[in-house]
Amino acid sequence: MNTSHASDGAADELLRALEAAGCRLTAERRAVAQLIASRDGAFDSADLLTDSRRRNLGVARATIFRTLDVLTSIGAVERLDLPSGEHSYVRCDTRAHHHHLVCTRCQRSVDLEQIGMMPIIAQIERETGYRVDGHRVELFGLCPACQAIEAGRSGEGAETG
Amino acid sequence: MNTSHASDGAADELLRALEAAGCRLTAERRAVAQLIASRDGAFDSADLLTDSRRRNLGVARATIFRTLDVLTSIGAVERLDLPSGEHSYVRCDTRAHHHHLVCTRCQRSVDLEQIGMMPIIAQIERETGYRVDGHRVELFGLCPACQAIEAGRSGEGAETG
DNA sequence: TTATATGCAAACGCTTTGCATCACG
DNA sequence: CGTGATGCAAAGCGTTTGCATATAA
Repeated sequence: MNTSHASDGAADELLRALEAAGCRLTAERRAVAQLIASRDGAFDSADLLTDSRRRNLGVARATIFRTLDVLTSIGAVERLDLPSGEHSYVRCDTRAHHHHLVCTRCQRSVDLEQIGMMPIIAQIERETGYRVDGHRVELFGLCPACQAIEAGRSGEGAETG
Repeated sequence: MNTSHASDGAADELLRALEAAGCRLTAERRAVAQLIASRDGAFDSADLLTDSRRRNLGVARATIFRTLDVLTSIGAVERLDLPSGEHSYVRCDTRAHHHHLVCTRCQRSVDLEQIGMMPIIAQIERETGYRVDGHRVELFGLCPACQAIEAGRSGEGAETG
C-alpha cells in the first residue's frame, strides 16, 4: 500500500501555500514539497537532503534550508525541539494555532488544536502576575502502531511508514 | 540593593546538587554556580562566558559547557528553547517535574509546578490513541516589572535585575 | 525580460573533544 | 596520591551566505 496519494495531497498543499505567499514554484521546491509530504512525521534537514540524494532529485543543501525557512515563515511547517535536543520540522495540517504530538519511535506526528491551555494560562497569569503572550507545548509518546510493536507483537499491520 | 544573599543561596543549592551527584567542587564550578545564581532568569553559555571574563573569574569556555552539561543532567538547570530559536538555560528551583515561564524582555523566569496538564494529556491520549510519555511546556510573556516598563512608566521599582 | 531562486563552497556560530596539566578529596 | 576536572586550541556539526548562473512568470 503506497502513500503517494496522500503525499500528493500534502505536497500540493505545501505548494499552494508557497504560491499564496508569492513564491515561485520551482522544480526544487516541488521536490522538497514532495519529500516533506512523503514523510508523515517529524524530520530534519539532513533527512531531506538524504532523501533528495537517494531519489536523485539533486536539491542542494542550501535550497533545502531555504525552502524550510520559507515554509516555516508561512506556517506550513513548524520547527520543534525533540527531547534529545535536536530540532526537527513537522508539516502543519492547519495554519491555526496548534501543537504537536510526536511519536518518539517513528516520528509520526499529529496536529493538536484546541487542547484547552487557556484556563491553565489564565490561572498562571493570576498566580505569577506575568502576562503570558505565547506558549509552546510539545508532546512525545508512542503512536498506536509503535505501541503495538513495542509490546512485542511486531506484526499486525503496525508498520510505521 | 544587592542580590548576593539570594544568589548565595541559589549557588549553594547548585553546589549541593553537584556534590550529591558525586562531582568535585572545584573553584571553577563554584564560580559558574555563582554566575548562574546571580542571574534569576534564562541565560545562555555566552552570557556565562562574558560574565566570567568580566569578573575575571577566568573560567574557560569548555568548562562552562561541561558544567552546564552536568547541571542539566542532574536537573539543577534545564535547557529550553526560546521563541527566537536560540536555546538557553534556566536554573530549576525544584527537582520535580515542572515547566518554565520566561519573561521575553528581561529573561526572568519562574518555575511552574502542577499546572494541570494531566487531564489535557489524558484527553489527547483518548483522541489520538497515542500513549503520551513526555511533554514540554514553555510559556513566554512579560513579568510584572517589564509590563510596567512597557506600559511607558519605566520607573517605580521595576528594575529587572 | 527581470526579479527570484539555485548551486557551490566557503564562512559561520555554537558546541565538543584530545591531550597535557592541575588539584580536589 | 590518584582520579576527575581544567585549559587551550583545534575539530565538528548544522546552518547560513556571497556570488555567479539559471529560470519562473
